[in-house]
Amino acid sequence: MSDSYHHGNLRQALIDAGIRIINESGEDALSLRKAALACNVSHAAPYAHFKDKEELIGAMQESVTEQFMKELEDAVKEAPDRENALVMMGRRYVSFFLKNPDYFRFLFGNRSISAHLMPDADPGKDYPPFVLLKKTYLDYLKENDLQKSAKEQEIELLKLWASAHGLAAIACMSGVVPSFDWEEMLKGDILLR
Amino acid sequence: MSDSYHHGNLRQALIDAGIRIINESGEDALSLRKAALACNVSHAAPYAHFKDKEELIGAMQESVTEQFMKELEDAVKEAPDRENALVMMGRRYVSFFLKNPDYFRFLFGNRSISAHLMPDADPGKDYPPFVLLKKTYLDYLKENDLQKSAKEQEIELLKLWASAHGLAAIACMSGVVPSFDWEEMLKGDILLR
DNA sequence: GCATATATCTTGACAGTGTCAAGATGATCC
DNA sequence: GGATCATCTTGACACTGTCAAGATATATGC
Repeated sequence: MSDSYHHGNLRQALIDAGIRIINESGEDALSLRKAALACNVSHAAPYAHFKDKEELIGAMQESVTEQFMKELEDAVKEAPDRENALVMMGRRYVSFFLKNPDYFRFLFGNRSISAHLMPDADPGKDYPPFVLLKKTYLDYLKENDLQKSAKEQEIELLKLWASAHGLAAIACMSGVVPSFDWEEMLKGDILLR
Repeated sequence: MSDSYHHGNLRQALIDAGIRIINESGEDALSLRKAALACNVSHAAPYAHFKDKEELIGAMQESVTEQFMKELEDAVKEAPDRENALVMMGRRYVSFFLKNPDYFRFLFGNRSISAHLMPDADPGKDYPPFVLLKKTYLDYLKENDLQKSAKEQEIELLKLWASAHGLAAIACMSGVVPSFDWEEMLKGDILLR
């Protein structure tokens, strides 16, 4: 039923509308009421699906993160070996946010991300992109018969992650982007020490 | 005149009040009206000094950035040579935001920062911390008689900056902080490749 | 010293926001 | 077919950023 009393899949529609609003008018323009209006639904309808504005934002972040994860998984799949996989993951990490600069602030400029998606005390709830990086890194060690202490592994993982994340941050947040050929730079040795 | 009609230095008082609010209750709790109330002034008084809420936030960011810069300058001063200066700058970069996690999101999670403080097309208006990093790096090259092409320099600078910024981001935004001894880690070789 | 101009602050209003309570509507299950 | 429950609407509230009009203090010119 397209215009019946019940919407059918309002929850997902609100998530999609919210993401569309952010892409079109930036995050400041996002409001529950506008998202509801975009779904042809009254201003309080979202409260049947989200207890909070923050909870909607959290769901939107999960959706964008899934998109992000697909790119990283593609990078791993396309790589001939695990060492190349690590480099290509870094490139995709940066280029994904280069293609969608608004997503960077949306994912990492909000408080709610830490509760939902960032590494936590609970290891089962780790940030998915980091879990994939860790798995790929461990495969890389195995593939090349490299022995590292737990501490060394921890440090190298952090370095990989931090360099990709830091570059993405600089690329997205600074005005340096236009005067800078990031794509070419990513082909060089800027990633992976 | 302490409680006369005119405040005396409302502009600075609003900046200080705003920063205090962020430290005590987070950025979401910041509003022009609360900042005005904290200064014993009516809700529209700020408009005599800032055209916008964004303009107040910009001024607050400048103030916090000055604080940040002092730490980086101290790191450079205390270092015995320029190579150590680079390492210590990185450590201070991370530990400053580790001490004030709310500042990280406030400085880099907002749109306005790019207009005011981030590297720009105009080279004279570069982000002050990056200018200091660049100067220290060039001094380091000179001190050690190292010749690098402009492109190599650009890449190495970006790597230095990105690793420090990325680590700070991870430290501030993830729940990993409590289970992680950042201070000890920063003493290791995690910075400077 | 005084009138005028200017900067600063107050009051009052407006639309937009997140959120809640009460009730209407439709689907589901026995 | 009637009761239960999830979903949606309507109406209200306090809070927000912002503007216009007016009040007040300071500065300026004579």
